[in-house]
Amino acid sequence: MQSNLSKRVNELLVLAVLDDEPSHGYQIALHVEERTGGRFTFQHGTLYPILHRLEKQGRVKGEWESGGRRRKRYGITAQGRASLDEETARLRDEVGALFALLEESDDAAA
Amino acid sequence: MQSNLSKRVNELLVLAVLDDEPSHGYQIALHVEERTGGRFTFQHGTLYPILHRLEKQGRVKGEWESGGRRRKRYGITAQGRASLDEETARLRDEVGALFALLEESDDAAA
DNA sequence: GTCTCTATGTAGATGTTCTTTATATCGTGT
DNA sequence: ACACGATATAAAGAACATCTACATAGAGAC
Repeated sequence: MQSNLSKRVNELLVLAVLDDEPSHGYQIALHVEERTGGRFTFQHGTLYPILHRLEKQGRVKGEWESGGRRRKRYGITAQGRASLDEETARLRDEVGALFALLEESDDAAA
Repeated sequence: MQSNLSKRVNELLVLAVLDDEPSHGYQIALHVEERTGGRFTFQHGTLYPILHRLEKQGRVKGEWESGGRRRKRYGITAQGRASLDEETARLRDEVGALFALLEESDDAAA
């Protein structure tokens, strides 16, 4: 396959949560798990590299909070929001094509 | 994320094509590309290892054709068909949860 | 004969995720 | 004061899958 579906989905999950409200990395993982009923989860060793990657690409922006606990609050950028919409539409299109094939002449599926 | 979405999708694509009709590896790649409008493709260096993996798991069965060109015809097994149904249902469930999150308060998407 | 298409297979490079380890703060219980 | 669990981030190493490239070879066209 042309490229990593998992990677794209992971990035979309992060962007979608941040589109709803700015959060810390740790919170993002909790939100994703809660809102998908545990179907999608992030190991912290997976999440932080994704955040760093997205930040390098300008799709999210992180700022260290002053005082207290050492933590970084991430927010989505205009560019990130545009890529979220675009990539969501692209994924919807691909998923449609995928299930069209999977469900072709298929009446036994649950 | 718990596991490799791309891997699961790739396996489902192969199984779905073979569920429709037994085919050679080369044909599988062509079928997937045609039926998904080019949205999903297989490099042959990707496809053959997948077929070998599925065969080792008993989800497909390959047989060398006698005479002429050296090629192997793969067919789906009963076990493969069961896993196709099961995994398709699981994926449908996950995709539903994913888009529920992605489309939450989203009216700008295409 | 040579070229292209069909057809399969393997090895190495690349990239991503997962696991583990390290660091550090905060709140709570004792 | 101290231990402990939850919060919070990060980097290093292992594991795994895909992609690229190489290797091989028959069939049909020219």
